[in-house]
Amino acid sequence: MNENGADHVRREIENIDPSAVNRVRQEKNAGLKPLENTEGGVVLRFAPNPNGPLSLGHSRGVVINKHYVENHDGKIVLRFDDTDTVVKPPLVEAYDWIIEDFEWLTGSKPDISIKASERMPIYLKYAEKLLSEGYGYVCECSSDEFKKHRMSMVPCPHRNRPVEENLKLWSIMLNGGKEPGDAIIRVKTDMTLPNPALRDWPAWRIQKNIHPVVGDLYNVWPLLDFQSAIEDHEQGVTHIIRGKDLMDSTRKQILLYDHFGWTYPETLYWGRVSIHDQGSFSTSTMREGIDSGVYDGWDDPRLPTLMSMRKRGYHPNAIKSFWTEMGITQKDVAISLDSLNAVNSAKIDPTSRRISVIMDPVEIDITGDVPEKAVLPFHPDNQSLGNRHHSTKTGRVVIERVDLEDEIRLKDFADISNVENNYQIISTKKSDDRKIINWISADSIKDCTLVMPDGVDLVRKGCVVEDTELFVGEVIQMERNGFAKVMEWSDDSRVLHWLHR
RNA sequence: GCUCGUGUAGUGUAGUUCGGUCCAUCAUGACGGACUCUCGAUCCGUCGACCCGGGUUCAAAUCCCGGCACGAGCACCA
Repeated sequence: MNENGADHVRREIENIDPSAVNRVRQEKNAGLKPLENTEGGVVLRFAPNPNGPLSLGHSRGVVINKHYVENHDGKIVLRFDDTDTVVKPPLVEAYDWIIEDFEWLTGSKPDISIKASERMPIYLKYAEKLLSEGYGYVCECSSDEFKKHRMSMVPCPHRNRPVEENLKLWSIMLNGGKEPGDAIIRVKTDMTLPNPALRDWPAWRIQKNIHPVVGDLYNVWPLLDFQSAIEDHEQGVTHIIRGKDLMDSTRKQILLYDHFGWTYPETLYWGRVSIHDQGSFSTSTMREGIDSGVYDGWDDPRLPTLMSMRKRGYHPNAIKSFWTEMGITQKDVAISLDSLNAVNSAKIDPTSRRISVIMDPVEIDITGDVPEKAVLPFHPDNQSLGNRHHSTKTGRVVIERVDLEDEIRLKDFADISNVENNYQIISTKKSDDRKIINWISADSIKDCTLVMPDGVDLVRKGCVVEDTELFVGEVIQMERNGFAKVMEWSDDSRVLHWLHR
């Protein structure tokens, strides 16, 4: 019975259906898994804090949610979670920035766009409902005091206040009669729950800072778990896709939904993403760096904001396929920027014009039968991009100092050889397999600046470039050297920003 | 401490629900080659992985038990 185990079974199967044992090469399932439970329609949401523009990290949420909305004919809600005016105060300009970032990345505006701060009347209504139905209470413990209760599972002395007293204290809080830290609204769950994070979690706190959108209208503000839970219900959100650090948030919110008799949306999670060759930037650290002058602004090339990436020349579709290929696994991943850059290169290479840029120029004289002009294609595989025309009358060319060898080929122009300290033209046709280098006719060189990050610094390197009509905003490929974006292009100033190899 | 989650090639993934079609997919990377007037593009090839230990079974990446590693939550941040 045991002998020839798998082989035995294989033979048995072969007797029944010979084709069943043929090996079929496995294939990879392409694309994201479709959403489940979509019969009632699909409403998704992306909910950033408007304390700055969107970062590369945020873009995962935009891309994945938008992808599902398109595939399930659903709607996407852009919701500004701006209910904290103290720890992560909203930036008034960020609301528009985020909408622009969203539109740049997805090619369209969100179906619905709301600010939590403007929805306060709704949240307040539910806060009152929570209290009057006995599902919440005003807690006057300090956070340290409550922590002890949470850990020891012993209810705090405020837990059993009568509803009337809770409502009375609530109205005092609403009217500014209490100071931040004096009191908080908690959702009554169960102090003996095994997961400490879920025990009587906080829903509202007192904050009296001016809110950039609604001013000084409110003395109390809901916390994420409450505000988000209510708003998801109000918007009819069907699926939530969030980081797995918010798993306990889901569990807290389900407890609240149970109180109200609602059904919680389907929830999917993804793990953390860190970029290898890039430090971790939180929106608040970026903001500090900008305020203190370390960075030039939110679009500084050293910052991982979408603003910066757009400015540097990333194609939105590269970011899109990068995230959809990664999918929504719960694994924490550390990726290299090279992976993104590889996707971006593939997107931009077919349309990027080739331009010769020389960082460390050295001029050489060519003697012999030098043609009067040179014609080089802007793109080796895409003739529709046209040609570059340069005069070579003087017979002088500029090349990269490191390319200075006795036998070289000036790309698309001529083979030259050093004979007794004198470069002579051997042939205009490619005559052997000597090194091919990029060059510029001395008749048409222009000064140029290449801006690139170097560690934490941003350096401006002088260089020369061929005299060609480029337009600002175009991404070019510097021959043999990688991609760059044209930032300025006039007789006064020619500036390129380094993108990637 | 309590709770939750995750472990597949260098990196990122497919497959794990329902064990055999998996001597494990695809991309990127590295290496080699072809082609090309860029170190670009294109094409071909090679390399390389189921966290560990038991168990169940004819058969385990997949099921069970036990470890280990990493991450997260227990904020009056989101």
